[in-house]
Order: sequence, then C-alpha cells, then structure tokens
Amino acid sequence: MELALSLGDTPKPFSLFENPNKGFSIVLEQAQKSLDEKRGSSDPPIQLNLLPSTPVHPSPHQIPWLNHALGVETVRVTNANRFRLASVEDTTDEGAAVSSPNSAASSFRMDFSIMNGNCDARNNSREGGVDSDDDENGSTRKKLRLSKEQSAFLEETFKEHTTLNPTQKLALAKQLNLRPRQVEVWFQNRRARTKLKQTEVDCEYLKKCCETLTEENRRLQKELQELRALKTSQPFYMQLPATTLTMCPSCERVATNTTGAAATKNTASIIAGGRHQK
DNA sequence: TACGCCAAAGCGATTACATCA
DNA sequence: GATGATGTAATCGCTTTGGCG
Repeated sequence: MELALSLGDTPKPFSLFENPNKGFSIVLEQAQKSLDEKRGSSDPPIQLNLLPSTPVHPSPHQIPWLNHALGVETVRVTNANRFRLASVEDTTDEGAAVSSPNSAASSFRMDFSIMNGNCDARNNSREGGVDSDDDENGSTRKKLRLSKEQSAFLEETFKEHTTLNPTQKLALAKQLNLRPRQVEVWFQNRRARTKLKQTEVDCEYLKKCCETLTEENRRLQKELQELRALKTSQPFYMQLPATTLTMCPSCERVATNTTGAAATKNTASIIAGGRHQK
C-alpha cells in the first residue's frame, strides 16, 4: 500500500502566496479536495440546492395507483348504479353544493354508520356531514369538523394515493357521508400539510448541512493559519521533493522514502540528518 | 399542424371557525 | 368566562392540462 505524497513538487519555491491552491501542503490539498468534493467544483462558492430531492407530491402520472385506470373504470362501472344519485348530483363540486344535500345524505349515511358505528349522531350534530348544509342561512361559513373515524379513513386512503379521481372521490364521499367537495378539500389540505411538513424536514436537514460545512470551514481556516505559520517559521521544508509514503501492511506503519529524482542534495541531507529518525 | 377557447383539476395563499390550554 | 394559539375546513385566485372546433 502506497500513499503518494507531494511535498512541494512545484519548481518554484514559496509559490503558495501566489497561488495557495498549488503545491502548498498535504493538509491543504486534502482539505481543498474535501471541500471540492463537497462542493462538486472548486470554483463556485458552496451552493445549497433547495429543491427537494423527491417531489413532494408526485404528479398524477407518477402515481402508480392512478395508472390503474382500468381498475378504476371497473369500480366506476360496478358502482355506477349504486352511485347514480351521487353521480348525477355531485359530479361537479358546485353540483354537490347546489344539489339537495339531504337527498344524498339519506342514502349515504347508512354506509358510514355501518363502518364506524357511533359517528352518526355526531355527524348530524357536530360535524354536520352532508345534512347540515341546509341549516346555514348562507351568511356565515360553517366549519365542519370531521369525526375521528372519518379522518382516519381519509388518512388511510391518502396513504394509498394522494389524489383522487372523480369516481373515487364520489365513492369515498358516499362511504364517509360527506360531500365530494369536502373529500376533495380534505385531500387538497392534506397534500398541503404533507408538503409543508416535508419542507420543514428539508429545512432542518439543510440547516444541519450548513452547520457542518461552517464548522468544517472554520477548521480548515484554522489549519490554513497553522500551516502558514509553520511555513513562515520553517520555509525550507516547503521545497521538499515529492515523497512516497509506504505503509507496511502488517504493522500499518508508514515509512517515508524520498524520491531521489526531485530531491536536491541539500534537502536530502536535511531529511537524512534531521527528520528521518522515526 | 397551430391556435384559441373552455372546463376541469390542482395548488398556494388566505380566511374563518372550532378547540384547547 | 375571556383570550390567544393552534389546527383545519373552506374559499379564492391563479396556473396547468387536455379536449374540441
């Protein structure tokens, strides 16, 4: 195992002041390399890519579930008769809002009550569900809270797919005793929450990256200062020829062998006399 | 094929309301 | 009970996309 080590192989001594990146030192080269690797390039300043690595919400075309259009169609066909009332009245959101909610609710409620048992009363009183739309006088916006069961079911559905096609929206609305518009809004808001959360996570990650890089930069600056100080006090060593470090595979000690080609007699003698004891 | 129009869907921003400490 | 913070349902305006003439 050999470690090639360049100790000032530039023909011009003390060139580091002219170009600190050239023939300066092992540490600096490594540091520069390290930074360059992190940056991807040595020239531009550190640039954080703020774009999320993966799309927060995939486009509809990227959702595998949505590609099962045939399956969806099957569902639609088989449910067409069952959902006819809802389909006619709720195909559009406005239709859902304008159409008589009671007529839809009366046919929907049983499904969801079967699913979650006791939420029916709360749907009528607190959440309102489909029914309560008639109660409002139109001047004040009603705030409907979904029941835990409804939210849980929507969550489960969202885990499977983050967007709904109209058929699934209708089916879900029917199952949960909600208007299709409510289901749609819930999914929109849910997507927004997911994106917001992902943004927060990304932000935290970038913060940590920034801290790490700042710390590394500080450390490298310190090393640079130390090396500059070292060079000032011992300028002669900067003219050392390229050196090959040979690591013993058994004891993992590093032995230094100066390549004779670039070595001058002076430096060789210095190394032999002064530094080559260990 | 290119273009304009339109409807539908989705999104970001915001509002409004319910709940809780 | 009043109040501010928080969560979230709902709305609005905009952009994009696809169908159609």
